[in-house]
Parts: sequence; structure tokens; C-alpha cells
Amino acid sequence: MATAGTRDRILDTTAEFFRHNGYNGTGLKQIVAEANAPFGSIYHFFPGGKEQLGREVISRSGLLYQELLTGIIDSAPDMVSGIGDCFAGAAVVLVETDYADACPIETVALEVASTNEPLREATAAVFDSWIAAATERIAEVVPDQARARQVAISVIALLEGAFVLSRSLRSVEPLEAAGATAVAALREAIGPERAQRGRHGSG
Amino acid sequence: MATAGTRDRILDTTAEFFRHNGYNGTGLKQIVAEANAPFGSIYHFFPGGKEQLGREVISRSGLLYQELLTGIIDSAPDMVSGIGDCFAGAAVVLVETDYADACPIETVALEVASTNEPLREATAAVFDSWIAAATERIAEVVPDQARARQVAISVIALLEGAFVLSRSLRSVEPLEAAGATAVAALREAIGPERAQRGRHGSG
DNA sequence: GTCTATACTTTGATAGAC
DNA sequence: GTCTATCAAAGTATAGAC
Repeated sequence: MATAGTRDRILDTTAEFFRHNGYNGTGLKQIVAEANAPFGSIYHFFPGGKEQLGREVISRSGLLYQELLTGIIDSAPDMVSGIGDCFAGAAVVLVETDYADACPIETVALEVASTNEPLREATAAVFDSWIAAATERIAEVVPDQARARQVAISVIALLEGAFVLSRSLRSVEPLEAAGATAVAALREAIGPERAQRGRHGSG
Repeated sequence: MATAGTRDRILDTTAEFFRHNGYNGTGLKQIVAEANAPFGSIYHFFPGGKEQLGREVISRSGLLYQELLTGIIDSAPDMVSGIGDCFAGAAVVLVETDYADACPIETVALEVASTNEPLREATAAVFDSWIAAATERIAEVVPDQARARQVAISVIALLEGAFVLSRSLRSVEPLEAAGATAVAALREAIGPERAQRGRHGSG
């Protein structure tokens, strides 16, 4: 049981460094130092080295973040306010972490997009999953599947783009503006006659 | 005159590497090799080393990209189609460069946001300038200044977020979806009674 | 399985000849 | 101002004791 703890500690620590410093900005020595693990443990648990560790962290972080966001949406009274809550919640976390914790894989995704194909595929799998999950939920209130997917992608793009701007500017204004636009886009897709009963899950 | 060429070659090469490999993924030796410049030239022209070179590349790339986008908008018959042209043009460039050339400073902005304050400020200055320029133009068709700024930030966020998704997924679908949402957001801000005469610059 | 020591490469940076 | 040689540090990865 002690071994499982070491592996998880390495994964958690790496995920945190990836969020703050990116993939190229994170060293393996840095990881084991912070995780209180011996250096050899990295290659014991991840024989593929930094790349394998990166793949697992990307998949894991992507899944965790998806569960976080879908949890927020499912806790909201309706889809529109759920989307708004996601942006508002992200703004709170951003301020609480001094503009460090935003999307767990965005920085890595851009770093590896043109330089490391296996890692690019790992980030693509995460984004695909997010888009599918968001489309599924939005489709509950936007019957047109193509339209639902377009809105889902736009909401995610607004969130990711706002993260870049907010972290760089050290201001939540982009997150607030993007959140308002996301809510408006979803409202428009739902349509005026359906907006009043935008609850999800109940036919 | 030969010296000025070397400095510019270093700046151009660095900008290209930053777009594709990011800040941490770009080595100084890599730069001088590609730019056909002696290694010492970097510290001759940029005594502050990699950080100073990074600052100048960020400012320069930010200004060039702003001029590119405003040029597209000013060439369009109206603001709405101009915004649409920006996303469509970005999609063409992305495909032509095999999903490598998107925003010239986005990757670097995320990498340095929590790790290098001078470089973060350089990226913030660029985003501030983009937001100001976009707000100014959108304000020509959206009288409410606060609303114009909100739309401007959202359009930039949509573009940046779509870049992340499109590069990772190697598909222009996110860019197309975000473009459609950006156009719709601008149309809604202009309002139904003004949409037919959305031309800019003429009172 | 755990942990340490080390090899090898690349990094940013500097010194000094020309 | 151009160019080369070199430094110290950090990077990933491996070998081997325990």
C-alpha cells in the first residue's frame, strides 16, 4: 500500500507543476523533490519516462476537471445558470490561487501540439471528451445536435480563451465577460420560447 | 547595415520558435543555428539574455498580429463580416502550417504567467492593446462602451480558446464554431434595428 | 521495490581572440 | 561587431547497491 501512495503523489505533484509551469518548465528532479519520492521511483512506476508520466497526468487531470465542471452544472437549477456557475467558480479559484490554477492541460496542450505527437493525442482525447460531455448536456435543451455541438465547443473555447487572458492580465474581467457571452450564446440557442423552462433532464 | 540584419533575423527566428515550441521549449543555440548567426550575437544585441529577447519578441509579435487582424477588419465591408474573416483567415493559416501557426504569444503567455513576471507583463501589455483596439472598433457599432468592451474581450477569448482546441484536435471545427459564435455575439450587441447597417466608420 | 549515485546531453551565460 | 571555446547548472535517463 505504501507503493501506491508514492505513485499517486508523483501524479498529483506533476499535475500541479504542469498547471503552473507547463510541460517543458517542469523537471523530473523538481517533481520527486516536491513529492518526497526517490528519483528512481519515476522510472519504476513510469518506465516510459517523462512522456509516459505526462500522458497519465493529462488523462487524469482531464477526467478530474470534467467531473468538476459537470458536477457544477448538474448542481445548478438549469443549464444556463450552470454554465454561468462554471465561469464564476473558475474566477474564484483563479483569484484564490493568485491566478495560477486555471485549466489543468491548456498550457501543456499548446506546448506539445507541434512538438510531441503522443502527448498531443492525449490532450486531444481530453478535449474530445469534454466536447462530447458538454454537447450531450446542452443537447437536452438545444434539440438541434449540430447547434448543440457548436455551442458546446464555443463555451469551452470561451473558457480556455478567458483563462489565457485572465492569467496574463491578472484580472477576472475576461472570465466574467466570456461567461456572460457563453450564457447569452446558450440562451440564444435554446430560443426565446424555451428559455423560461431551460431545466435539463426533465422532459 | 549587415548588423541590423542579424538582429532582425534573430527576432524573426525566435518568434517562429515561440509559436511552435513555446518559450521553455526554445533554446538559444537552436535560435542562432536557424538564424545563421553566431552565438555571441544574442548577448551582443540582447544583453539581458533570453528574457530580454523574449520581451522584444512578445511585443513585436503582438504588434504585428494586431496589425494583421485590424487590417482584415478594416478591409471588410462591415464589422460583422470582418470578425468572421478573422476566424476564417486564421483557419486557413492553421491548415496551411499543419496546425502550427496560431496566436504568436498564447503559448508563451501561459508558460510565463506564473513563473516569470517581466515576461508576463509583456504578454499582458499585448493583450491589453488588443482589447483596446478591438473595443475601439466595436464601439463604432455598439454605442454602450461597457458592452463593446465585453464583446471585444469575448471575441478575443473565442479566438484564443479556439486556437488551443484546433491545434490540439488538428481540426478547424473549433475555429469555425467559435467564429460563428463571435459573429452572433457581435450581431446581438449591435441589436436588431442596427444590424442592417453595421458598417463602421460612417456615422 | 526503494533509493542513491552517476552518465550523458542540453541549457543559458561568459570570456576572449579576431 | 563577429565568432569560438568554455563554464556551471539543470535536463533526462540509467546502473546498481540495498
